[in-house]
Amino acid sequence: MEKKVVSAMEVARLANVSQSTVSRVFTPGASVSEKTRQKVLKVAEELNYQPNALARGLITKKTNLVGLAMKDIQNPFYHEVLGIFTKKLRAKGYSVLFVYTENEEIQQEEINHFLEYNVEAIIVTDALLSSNVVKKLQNNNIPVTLFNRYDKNLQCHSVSCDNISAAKEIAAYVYEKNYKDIVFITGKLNTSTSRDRQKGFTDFLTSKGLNVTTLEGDYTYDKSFHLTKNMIKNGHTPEVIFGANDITALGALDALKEAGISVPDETVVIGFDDIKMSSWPHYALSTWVQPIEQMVDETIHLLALDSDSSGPQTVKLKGHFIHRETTK
Amino acid sequence: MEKKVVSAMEVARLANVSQSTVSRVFTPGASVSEKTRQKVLKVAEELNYQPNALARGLITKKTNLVGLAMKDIQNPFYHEVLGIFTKKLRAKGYSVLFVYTENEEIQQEEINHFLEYNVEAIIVTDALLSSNVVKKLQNNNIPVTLFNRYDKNLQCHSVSCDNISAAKEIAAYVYEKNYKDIVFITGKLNTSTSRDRQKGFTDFLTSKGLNVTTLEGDYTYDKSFHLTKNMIKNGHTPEVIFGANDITALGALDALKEAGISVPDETVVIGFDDIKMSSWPHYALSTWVQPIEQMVDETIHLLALDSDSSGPQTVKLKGHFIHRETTK
DNA sequence: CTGAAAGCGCTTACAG
DNA sequence: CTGAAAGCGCTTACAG
Repeated sequence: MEKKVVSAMEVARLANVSQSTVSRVFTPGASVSEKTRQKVLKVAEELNYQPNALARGLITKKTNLVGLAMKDIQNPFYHEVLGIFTKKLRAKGYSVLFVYTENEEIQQEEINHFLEYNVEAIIVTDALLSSNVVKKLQNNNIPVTLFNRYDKNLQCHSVSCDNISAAKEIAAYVYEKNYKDIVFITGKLNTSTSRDRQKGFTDFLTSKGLNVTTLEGDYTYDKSFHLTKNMIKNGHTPEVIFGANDITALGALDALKEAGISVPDETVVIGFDDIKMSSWPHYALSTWVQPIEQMVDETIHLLALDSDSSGPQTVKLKGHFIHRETTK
Repeated sequence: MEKKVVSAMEVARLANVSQSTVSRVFTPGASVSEKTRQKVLKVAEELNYQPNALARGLITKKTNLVGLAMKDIQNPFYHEVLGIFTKKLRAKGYSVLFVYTENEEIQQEEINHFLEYNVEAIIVTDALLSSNVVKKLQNNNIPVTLFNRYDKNLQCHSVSCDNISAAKEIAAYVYEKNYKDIVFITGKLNTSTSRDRQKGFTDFLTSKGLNVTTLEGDYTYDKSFHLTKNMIKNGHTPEVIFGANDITALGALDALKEAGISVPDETVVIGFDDIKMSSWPHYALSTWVQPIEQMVDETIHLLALDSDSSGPQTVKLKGHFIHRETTK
């Protein structure tokens, strides 16, 4: 059983036109008479003809392929992101070449597939990139956008929530409510998201003369759960726990509940992301809503814009606080 | 800024060999003297040369591309599946072209991208395929595997857990514990997974003279939550709730807890999938563990085997019951 | 072991 | 509006 792929040549033969004409019918904007077009389309339909994207990409240098690399398969936030990206990219005629990495830093060899297929752009949502890799991509003139993080040392675009000001706004709420015993649970320390949320939150509160106890988490539920459990066992039940992301806040929330502490009466809990689960009745987590759709739009926009090569751009979007049942 | 892609020709020039030789160096198994190989590799390295997968695919008809189509972005189970697939496929030299669909049934146009890029195989994890689409794929000789579902009317491979026997085993446990008031919450009715789990569970229990109350869910947390909540409100608190998947069971579990019903003392809750969240301390859900890794391995195996075209195969794997804290 | 040449399935000037 | 021809970057018989 050979793979029988119909080529434009065969369509041309049956439609009594040249192969060039068939090609034109499938090239938006090319000039073909309506009559010819219909004739070709009819034959193509019968033969189930489909232009070969590889051949097309080879000659046009436009592959309509975008590489998407993602790390944290655990955090539901990124699944939503993936879904939205593929949907919106497809709407623009792009297909996504997906890479999932377990490494903290995306490796050269993982990016190689992207290069081999001449992807037109690369989106990195949750992993780190070494500057070597970025440099290589730049040599190949492939625009890279970091999604939901940034790295000053890297020459690439970046789209994220304005984590500092968001965290400040959350801090302002905490301050206004007159809470004194405040805990922040970090995410992975090497992520800009965790650092910025910590900074925005702590700086504001410190400037008001308040002290923030920081616990080092790692963006997992388990870590946060145990951190909180231990804290309570050691006799410390804070008035506020702000988690660097929702998963973190959820871990804290469950630890609190397990210890019989009433939320939000004794302790208020706040997250960041607004993943689907946070709106589940059991959790009803108050959190910062990241404007995912907008972030995705911006990313795609940036990637297309690259032609005017105005240098790496950093876009920060706002989002908003949503109060559910873990705050008052 | 032009995209400067180094071609084998340039490498050949600098290495003083023919372009064919450069090609051979990058073709596993081709005969090149070690000396030549080194020389070429050195130049290639300097120039950052990378064979163009499009050109290669065009001529060899081997694209090393696999299409993966997925629907339910909500169920964490499929994210794990996605992660494992990309990892294992990559290990075999394949890249994955990802499509996320919101349609109940995958549409022709969504599959078209797969065809245009000549993917070597297609994996469908959570969506339906019309027989038209499958037929078209068969015409193009592209093997399709349904992951975690099957469809008798479709001529394609399928890999899933043996849902019937798994559900039977769960039923046997329920029977053995002497529970009488038993509820099953379905998933989407048009999925084989939900139907089979229902069948295995109900048939066994019925054969023992027991009655199973069936509630129609849709594989979402919300639906299951409200279904359970209403049931309780209407005065019915069963001894057992078996959800067609974990998300379903989790929704029921939270509704139970919210109503102050003690789990597992008053009601036992069982799920199916063993998603990460089910092991979270708050839930500690007893559930059926799907052997994901094995299922993925089988799928990849099937896809490669297709050459011997022994017709569509249906593989069913076992998995096992894990008792956590929602059963006794 | 190596090179010259044909060809994969397209697009796109170039003529007409 | 349409066709003949060149060429994208590879692989692979075919000779030597």
